[in-house]
Amino acid sequence: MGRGKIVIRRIDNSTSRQVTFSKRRKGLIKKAKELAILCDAEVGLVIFSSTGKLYEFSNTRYLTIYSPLHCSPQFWQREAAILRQQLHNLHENHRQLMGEQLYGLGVKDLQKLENQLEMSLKGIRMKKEQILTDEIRELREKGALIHQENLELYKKVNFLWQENMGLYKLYTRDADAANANCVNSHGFNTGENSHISIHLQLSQPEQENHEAIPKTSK
Amino acid sequence: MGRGKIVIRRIDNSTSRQVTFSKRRKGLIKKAKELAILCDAEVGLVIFSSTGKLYEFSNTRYLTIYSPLHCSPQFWQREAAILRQQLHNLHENHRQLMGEQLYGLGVKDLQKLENQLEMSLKGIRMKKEQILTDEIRELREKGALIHQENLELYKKVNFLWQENMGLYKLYTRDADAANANCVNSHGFNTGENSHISIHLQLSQPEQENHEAIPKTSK
DNA sequence: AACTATTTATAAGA
DNA sequence: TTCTTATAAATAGTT
Repeated sequence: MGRGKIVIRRIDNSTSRQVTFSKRRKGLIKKAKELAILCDAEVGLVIFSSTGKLYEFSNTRYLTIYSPLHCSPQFWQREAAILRQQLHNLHENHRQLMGEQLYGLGVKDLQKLENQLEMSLKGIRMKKEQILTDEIRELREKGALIHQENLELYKKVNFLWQENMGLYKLYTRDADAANANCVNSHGFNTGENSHISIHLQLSQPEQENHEAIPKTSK
Repeated sequence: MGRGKIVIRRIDNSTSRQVTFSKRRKGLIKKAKELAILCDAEVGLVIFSSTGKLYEFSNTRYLTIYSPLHCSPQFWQREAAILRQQLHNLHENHRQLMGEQLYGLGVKDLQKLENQLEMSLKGIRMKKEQILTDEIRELREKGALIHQENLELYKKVNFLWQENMGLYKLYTRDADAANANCVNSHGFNTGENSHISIHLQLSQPEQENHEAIPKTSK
């Protein structure tokens, strides 16, 4: 009902928000009164403006007794009012920071806001970078540790392989004459041993020290 | 607002009183909601029908519960405590935005903050730019206006100069014979006329239409 | 519950 | 803030 249609969402412009508040508050209270009279109803209405100011209408005992105005020691009321005010101010400030509510700000103010935000961004980005580099460093260290571990495992594998070779030689020397055709000479390159070597290759991204591993001759 | 005007007094007919109650109650609650949203206000509304049935709307703590407990000093103490807590939280949030107090935030949170700030910056910069371009446009318009004015003044000066030339010619023709050596033939190029022409040149940055000005032969 | 002629509220502008 | 006015919204009386 007005020169143009509006959508019901918070009015950004603080001045027109106040004007609308004043108009609609009046209208609402008027209608509350009318309803109470016309329909013989009990109506209680309490309105706090966004700045914390209180307006009310009531023809029922519940609200007149229990509304903040009528109960409580003055001290706490005032206390709450002050806190509400502070909260409101901080909220406004916050909104401005978030890029809303820029109405009525001059270029200078905007420049100040911009600088402030840029400083913040810098801090946040530094922090983020720090976290990321820390994480990378940690991962590197972990990687190096695992690599070290792998090297040792390779050594062990190599050692065992050598040992097995020795044993195999001894075995073939002793048994050659008796069972020459019963043993596969590739016995150590299939089964468990080759499995381990494949596994180690997978968990070893860098291509050094591979000469320590006995290649599987497939 | 209806087929006919009504006076605000209790509706005698119980049926139409109930119908009106239902209609107007709906309207009142709708308007209460709108006020709360549009104007960022806290609104509490309680309606008892004449039969004792309760209807309410509230986006504020005050009305939803109304027991004697809430009128005690304890209520207000708690109220203040809640507000203080909210204030504290907002403060924290604000600090984070300002790039302080980034402890314990993960990369994801930081990214979010960064995005938020970047959006804000964008809004603020747009606003700033808009103000500046508006100002420039205004200045341009003003400049054009002044330029126009100057052109008209030039025309006037030219006209007067022409006229003076004519008068001078008439004068010299009549007086030549009598006082041939008493008049300086450069009389129109010193004094007031030349002063005006210099002044106009200074306030005329663009170099067009200058041929309309009689050049001072210094 | 719909409809709709009117009244009322109010958005925008001064 | 208050006034004005064009227009949107609410609603009184009716179906």
